[in-house]
Formats: sequence, structure tokens, C-alpha cells
Amino acid sequence: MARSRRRVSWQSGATIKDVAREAGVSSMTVSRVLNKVGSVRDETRERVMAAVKALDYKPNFSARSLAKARSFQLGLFYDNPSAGYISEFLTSAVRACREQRYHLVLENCGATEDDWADAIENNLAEANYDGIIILPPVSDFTGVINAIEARGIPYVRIAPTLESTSAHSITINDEQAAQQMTAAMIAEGHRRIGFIKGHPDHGASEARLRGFMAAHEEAKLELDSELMVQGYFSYRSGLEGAESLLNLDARPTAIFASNDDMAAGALAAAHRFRMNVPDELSVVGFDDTPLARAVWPALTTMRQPIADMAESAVEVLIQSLSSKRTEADRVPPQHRILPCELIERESLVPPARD
Amino acid sequence: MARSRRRVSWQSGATIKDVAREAGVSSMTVSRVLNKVGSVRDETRERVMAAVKALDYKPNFSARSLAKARSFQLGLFYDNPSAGYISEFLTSAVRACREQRYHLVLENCGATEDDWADAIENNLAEANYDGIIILPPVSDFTGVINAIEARGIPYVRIAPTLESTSAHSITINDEQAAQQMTAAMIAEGHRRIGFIKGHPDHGASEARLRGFMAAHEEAKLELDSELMVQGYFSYRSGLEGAESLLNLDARPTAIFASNDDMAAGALAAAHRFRMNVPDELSVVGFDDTPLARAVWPALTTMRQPIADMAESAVEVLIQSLSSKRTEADRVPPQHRILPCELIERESLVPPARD
DNA sequence: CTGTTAGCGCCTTCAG
DNA sequence: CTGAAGGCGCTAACAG
Repeated sequence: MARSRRRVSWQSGATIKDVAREAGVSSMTVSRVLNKVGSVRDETRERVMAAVKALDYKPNFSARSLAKARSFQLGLFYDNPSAGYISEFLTSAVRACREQRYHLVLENCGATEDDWADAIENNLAEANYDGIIILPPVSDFTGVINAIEARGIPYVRIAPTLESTSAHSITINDEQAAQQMTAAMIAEGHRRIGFIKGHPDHGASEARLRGFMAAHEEAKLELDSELMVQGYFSYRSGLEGAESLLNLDARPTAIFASNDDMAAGALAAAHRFRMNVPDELSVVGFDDTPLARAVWPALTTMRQPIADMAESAVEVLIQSLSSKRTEADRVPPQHRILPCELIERESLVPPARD
Repeated sequence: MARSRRRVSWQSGATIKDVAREAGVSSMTVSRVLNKVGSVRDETRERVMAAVKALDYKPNFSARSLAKARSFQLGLFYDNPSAGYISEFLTSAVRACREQRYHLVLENCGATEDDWADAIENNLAEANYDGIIILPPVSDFTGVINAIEARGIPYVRIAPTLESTSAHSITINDEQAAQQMTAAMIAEGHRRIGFIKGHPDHGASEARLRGFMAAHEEAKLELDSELMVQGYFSYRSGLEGAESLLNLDARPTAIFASNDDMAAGALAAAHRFRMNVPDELSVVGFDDTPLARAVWPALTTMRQPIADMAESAVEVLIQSLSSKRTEADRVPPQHRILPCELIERESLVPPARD
């Protein structure tokens, strides 16, 4: 029972050579058939396909990557996201990848920007992704961006705030969306509206605030600065922000929390004040995370097209990969802006009359 | 300006050969230094490391995978999970992977078991994972399990219900945890407790119900069957389940929803009935997802050690890989059971006295 | 302790 | 339209 000296392959199934032998052709022909490049006589193709099926041949990913100098993998860089956001994004991104026979590899990192130095060097460098998707707030970390650019890997930034003409980006118009929401509240008859700002590090926060203020301007409404309080996108900060708003001498009749988590916190605050939402106080959120439907009353909120953004990101990336070969005419950076949608549920109604 | 005939490498940086040349050694020595195998003289090692640094050398993932016959990637198979669950699991799993220089690749699939056939064949086969982690409820899909086993890839099932002696599993003791929670409610003085069951397809549902009933038995308490209503782990089903419970002639003084989403629904139902939680009705959940803290009042719930489970899963998998070489003594399947923890918040108090 | 040889499985290039 | 030759970057196995 002498073992052959030849190393025993670990590849569970057949290799391209086995298929070639079985079909009576060269392995190149098999390769061409499988990759649908070049031209192969129909009859030959069929013979190859039959052999593939007979041997249950599956190409080896690593070998293909090595030879083609492509990993067929996209990296997803993120950091400390909200659960609803990431899970929706992932689901959609994975689906989009699969359609293109790509795979999505996760890289999350420490909560501080410093941790990124290691993360970048170790993951980005060694995993040689074909492209990278960067979720907020990482999409605004210049350290990360620079490291990626230094390696020349194509990347898409999701919802970045910092401008960049050289890289792809997928965004929503936070300002416009916030303005629309505020206008809707004004249209319901609210005149004193409280606003809970988002995390100062997160670029969208400021844009949403601008939208809030713009709507007031457009409606020629006064806007007390005491009506705009700081929040941090967390439930707790929403609760505290709403409490300080409700402690005001002249209470607002409605509160616009700049994300759903904080809106949920505002709901809790209202309960503590024994105020009935929405009859005595309207509350709206932003994002339309699953939480928006899970609380009571269900939140009127601004839907971010997260799934669409994920799909777009994958699409843009893979597109820019295929045209990368011809150095000259690489795709120009795309900056897609996707539309939001106002979701009307139960938490916004006209203000009570005295 | 004649271009060399040699193909221009796409590898952005240096290769192992460049490092070898720079350090004046063979590439094998470089390999040994980098992989920390075999022994290398200290001085040589230092020379190599210096060269690595000087050239900013990063090993090529694909080449290493091909040569070592390992992909250094773990697949995560999941399906339609709750947002909180998956995001917590991911965060922890990715961290654990990175420590071992592994990467996590996502594969989610259609909501039906049928969709899996394709998913399995296309992903599992071509991506050649070193190991696979399977989240519930997929961990109980026999079709999936069989397909994976057919390929002989190591895998870990998370929270499976179906027994399997041959494969690794990481579980919690759902029954015991539910019993503990129920006992806590009884200890608070509740005698009529409503129970909202989980999704019938999900194995944990039944176990949690058994625990609920066991606690009653142990306390020698009667248990009306009308107190146990069907739910589906969704917010809506919790709302509806709680409504039917509150419509009973003899209302329960507390409701045990077998996950947090349904508990949030029960909270909403209580509001509709104008009942004050927890003073007039206690409500508890299970899982301790972020939602548990986001609702008002914050839910008393049973914490699942999701992060620990993820870490364990990665650990078990990578462990079983390294010992796989010596065919004879492969690691025996591990069945780890991780402890839950009762998290006391605001939604469980003693029943009101008449 | 270190180097040489020979691939891993696939694909690019070039010749026919 | 098809095949032969050789390389992608790295490492197992075997010498020395």
C-alpha cells in the first residue's frame, strides 16, 4: 500500500485537469468554457460541460484569484453601527454580491480612529480585496481613506460628509430629507418644534439640522435656539434631550429626533412626563429602522433607502473593477444620491388645541 | 522604452522573493520567519524583518491559500435573523477571527429552505471555506447540514435543536433559562402569567415553553392552557398575542413573551388597553437585544450570551482545523452550553393588590 | 539552521 | 477554434 510520493491534493473534488482529460480537451478549453471567454465550438463546449457535471467539478477560488490577480471579494469596513442599519445593509449587499459571484468579507474595527491603523495594515493589505465599501462614520475617517488610497484599491463611501471628487460615494440628501420632514410637521400645524441633534462626529447630524432650520426659514417661522438640543444618536441621549425640551417653559408640541433611536428615547421621556403621544406630543424620527415599528406608537419617520444604497455600492464597485484593466479610461467616480421617503405612521398628528 | 516581456505583476508591493533578495536569504527562510515555524537564527530573522519593513511587504492571501490548501476564511450562513442578534454576533465573530488572522465571509440566503439548494452548491462549493458557522434557524435545516457534511467541511451549529453527535454546537439552555425567568416572576408574587410562544419552526420556542411550564410545576401552580398563546417572534405577533391575553376574563398579571420583539409588542398592547406597565401589568422578554433597553419601560429579560457564543464558535472551528491534519485524532465534536443571565430592569414588579 | 526543488490549480500568452 | 508552455506568490518536502 505504498503511497505515491506525489502530494495528495486536498481539493475535495476534481481539478480542471481532470475535467480536461474526461472531456478529451486541454485544460485551457475548459477554462474558456467556464469563463465564457474566447470562442469554443458548441460541440466541444457541451462535452466539457458534461465532464464538469459528471465530475462535479468546482473551480478553486484561491487558484483563480492567484492567476487572475483578483480576489473576487469585497471588504466591508464598518464600525460600531446601529444594529438595524448594518443588518439591512448586509442583507442587501450580500445578495448583490452573490449575483456577481462575489463575496463579502467583514472587517469591523475598534471604536476609535486610532485602532484603525492596525486594522488597515493587517486586513486591507493582506486580504487584497478587489474593492472596499466603507460605512459611516468610517467613510469620513481620513486616515482610513488615505490608507486605502495608498494601496490603490477601489472603494465606495457610504453617506460620507467630506467631499471627495476622486472616489465613489452613495449618499442621501440628509438636509433635504430633514427639511421635508420638518415641513410636514409644520403643515400639520406645529409651530414650536423641538429638535434633537445627532452625534457631532457624524456628518449627517449637521445636514439634518440644516434641513430643520431651512424648513423654518421657508415657512417664515421663528426658531428658538433653546429648541435645538444636543443628542448622540443613542436612545439615552434622546431621552435626555427630550426631557430638557419638555422642561422648557414653553414646551414644543412636537419633537423631531434626528434618528429613530433617539425618537424612541423621546417617547420614553414623554411617558415619564405622563404625556400621551401623539395626542399631547408628536414625535418623529429618522432612518426607519425596525425600531420605528417596534415602539408605541409606531414612529412617523424618514426612510433611508439602505438596501438600495448597499446594492448601488456593490454595483458601482464591480463596475469600476471590470473597466480597471484599461488603465486609460477608468470609470469616473460616481456620486449617487438616493431618495428618501417619508413614512407616515402614528406618532405625528396635529397639535392639541388649548 | 521596450517593455520587458515578463508579465507585469499586479501585486502592488513586493513579493516574498524581493524580501529574500533584500535580506540575502532564500524565500523559504522568509516564509519561515513570517509564519513563525521551524527555527531561524535570531540574526537572520532580524535581517528578514528589516527587509519586510523596508519593502513594506505584505503576503499575498490567495497564494498562501493555494499553497497551504486553506482559505483562511470562515463562512457564516444565516437567514433572516433579527437585526440585534446578527449584529451582535457579527461584531464578536469578526473580532475573534481577526485574532487568528481569519476572515469572515457572509452568506445569507432566501427565506425558504428551498432557496438553499442553490446557495449551498454555489457558495459553499466554490468558496472553499475552512469552516462554517451556521446561525439559527438554519442550524436546524437538514438540507443545509447534509450538503455541508457531504463536502466534509467542519462546521459549528449555533443554537440548534436537532441533536447531532457528529458536529460541533454552541447552545444555551433555553428551557432552564425560561424556567428561571418564570420562577422569578412567581417569586415576585405573580400567579396568573401569560406566555407568548415563539415561532413554531424555531427550535428554541418549544424549549422556552417547556421551561415556563416546568416552573409552574415546581411551584405547584395551576396553568390554564388559555394563558399560552401562539406568537412568531415578531413585534406584531407579540402585540396580538398580548391582546388576546388581555381580553381574557381572568387577565394575567404578567406576560412572559419568549423574545424581546414580542415583549415590545405586548407593551404596545398594554398601552392600547390603557394599562400601565409595570404597575398594572408586568412584561418580560427574552434575548436582551438592544430593543429591550429602547422601549419604555425597559424590559426585564434573559440575556443570551451572543457575543460569547460567536467567540466560542470561531474558537471551536479554528481549533478543529489545526488538528485536522492528523486524520487519526481529530477533535471530538464539542457541545458547549453557555450560561444566560437574568437582566432586571423596570418591567417586572409584584402584581398590584386589589 | 537554511536552501533547493517542485508543485498548489488556474489562467495569460503565444503559436498553430 | 484549440493546445503547449510557463507563471501567479507561496510553501511542503527533502537535502545539506
